[in-house]
Amino acid sequence: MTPDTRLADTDSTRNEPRVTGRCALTPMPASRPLTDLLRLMGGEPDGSEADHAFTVPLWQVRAGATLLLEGARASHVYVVRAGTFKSIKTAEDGYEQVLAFSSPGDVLGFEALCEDRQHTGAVALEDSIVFAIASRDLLLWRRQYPTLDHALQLALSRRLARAGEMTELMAAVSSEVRLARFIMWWSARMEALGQSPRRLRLRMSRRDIASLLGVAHETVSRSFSTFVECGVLSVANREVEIIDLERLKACTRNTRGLADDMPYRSAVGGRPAGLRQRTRSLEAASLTVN
Amino acid sequence: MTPDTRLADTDSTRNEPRVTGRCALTPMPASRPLTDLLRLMGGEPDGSEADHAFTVPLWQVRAGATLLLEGARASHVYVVRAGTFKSIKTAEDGYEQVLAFSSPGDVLGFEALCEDRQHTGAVALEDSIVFAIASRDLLLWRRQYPTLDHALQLALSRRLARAGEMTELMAAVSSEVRLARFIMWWSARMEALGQSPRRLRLRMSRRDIASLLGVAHETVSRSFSTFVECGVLSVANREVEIIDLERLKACTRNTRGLADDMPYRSAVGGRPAGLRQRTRSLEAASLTVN
DNA sequence: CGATCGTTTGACGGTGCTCAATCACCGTGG
DNA sequence: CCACGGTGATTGAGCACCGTCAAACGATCG
Repeated sequence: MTPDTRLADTDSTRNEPRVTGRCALTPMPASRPLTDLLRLMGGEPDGSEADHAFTVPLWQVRAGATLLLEGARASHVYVVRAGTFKSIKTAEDGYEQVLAFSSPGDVLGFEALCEDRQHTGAVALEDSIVFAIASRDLLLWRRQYPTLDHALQLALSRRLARAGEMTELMAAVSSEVRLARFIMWWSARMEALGQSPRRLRLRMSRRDIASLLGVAHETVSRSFSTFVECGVLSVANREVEIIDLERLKACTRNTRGLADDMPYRSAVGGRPAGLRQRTRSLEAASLTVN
Repeated sequence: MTPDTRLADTDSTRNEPRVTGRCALTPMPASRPLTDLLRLMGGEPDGSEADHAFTVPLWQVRAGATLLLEGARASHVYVVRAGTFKSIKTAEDGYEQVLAFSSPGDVLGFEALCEDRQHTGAVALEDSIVFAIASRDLLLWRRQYPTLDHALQLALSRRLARAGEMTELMAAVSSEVRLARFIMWWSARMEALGQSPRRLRLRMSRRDIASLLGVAHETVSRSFSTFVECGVLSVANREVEIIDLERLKACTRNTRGLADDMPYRSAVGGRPAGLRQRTRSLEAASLTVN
């Protein structure tokens, strides 16, 4: 989907829903009180009267639609209310690099403020809903509603922390470790949203995951298979279930392919995470079984 | 310097408990008017009287000293005034993962606000100076000095944009491409600071670069050597000069195996990049020359 | 001047990228 | 209902990039 996302032609579409590429629908069906937005962002309700009276517009974004168009002006800042997005950057040769995935509570479009240009795009991976805040209103609203200001500060802080996590994800050298970290990362995020941390429903394609992790998509597929064979994961298309959390966690820790079996001696903390085995040995085990 | 920051690195050193912040010196010699801070962050001076009267404390951080200690409370938010920092995250096994490098104008410590815990550390790579803003004063100051508020919004927006650039850096599959992108990234940053974009003085070790890029430090060294042999770079320890900017840029574009073309003599203008060629084109070229 | 750390280079083996083929799953239209 | 592309996911084979181990060399500092 959305193989169309081409570089924008500098159009600075106003409030109107922009029709980028295919089915880019971004109408605005309704609004919700500020309180809802605050709760979504993790801010305390505060119960201020104004927060109930003031409403923020909602936009609906269909699966595959472009919320942030690369090259466009920074017209709005969004907060995801429901759904999932991928942030992308399209190279000159058309290659679409995935930079991040966003879930409810995440802020989108804020990085465009500094130069009034969307240097990264955002595409909905499923039907989604976002709060829309016009950039030119942002400073004013923040000043007028301290609760919003505080919530936004928190959200941005979280976003920066997440960026660090992304870097950590990609820093692993072994592709299996990268995937393991990604699964754990997504699991933690789902749990934070009140969903099951063990039964995951991946919203993105293998190719998107591969792009984010900086590996070939075939490798992602192979790594999934390896985890399945080892009894760590159960995978059915985009439905993933974590079977052996400890082993998955252990795999996460390996920074590079190594970090071998160290439990034998001088293990630092207490219990060395059960039967620790190196990434390779996992695969090796499954192979030597025959 | 920085003998304290032990790199577990390749060996599975069952490290000793990290001795973070040994010579962590952070005295506070002086203060500077808010105007200075605003200018540093890219905000417009505005010329407000209050901005001149109000002063922000400065801290000095010696090379190798820890500004942000992992696990500590979020006591302050800092803005780099001079010097360079690396942001790190130490794994349980002691491996020190580099997450980012920071230069003057960058905000440090903001990501700790969301949970009142420094999940990432920061170490000075050279003698540095930072503005220090107590976390508990942040909201108040922002409200009291709108220019600061706006400048901070800009700075955070920039920081998020930079995070995306980091991800882009690491997403390349070829280690040479990663290094090329890193050089270009650092060059752009130096230029933004008013320094030469061609003659670079790297503040960090090969190990730190390798950690950030997710490759072995030997590979970084080898890639540097390759670039030197190809006449793209001139390297003397940590002094790097960009000799052939176009070739370096061309190398930067290669996302993964696909899409690139940089015959070392073919015209270099913005090309439609239709030809595809292997990632190793550069090295291959240099090798087949003989 | 010696110790320590950072950097470089070599050799070797393995992981993962590339190129393909196959299968599963759709929505479409015959 | 089934044939028909189209997309995504999986798996295989081959090879070369790069991680690992090792050993010099160079730089810095006490």
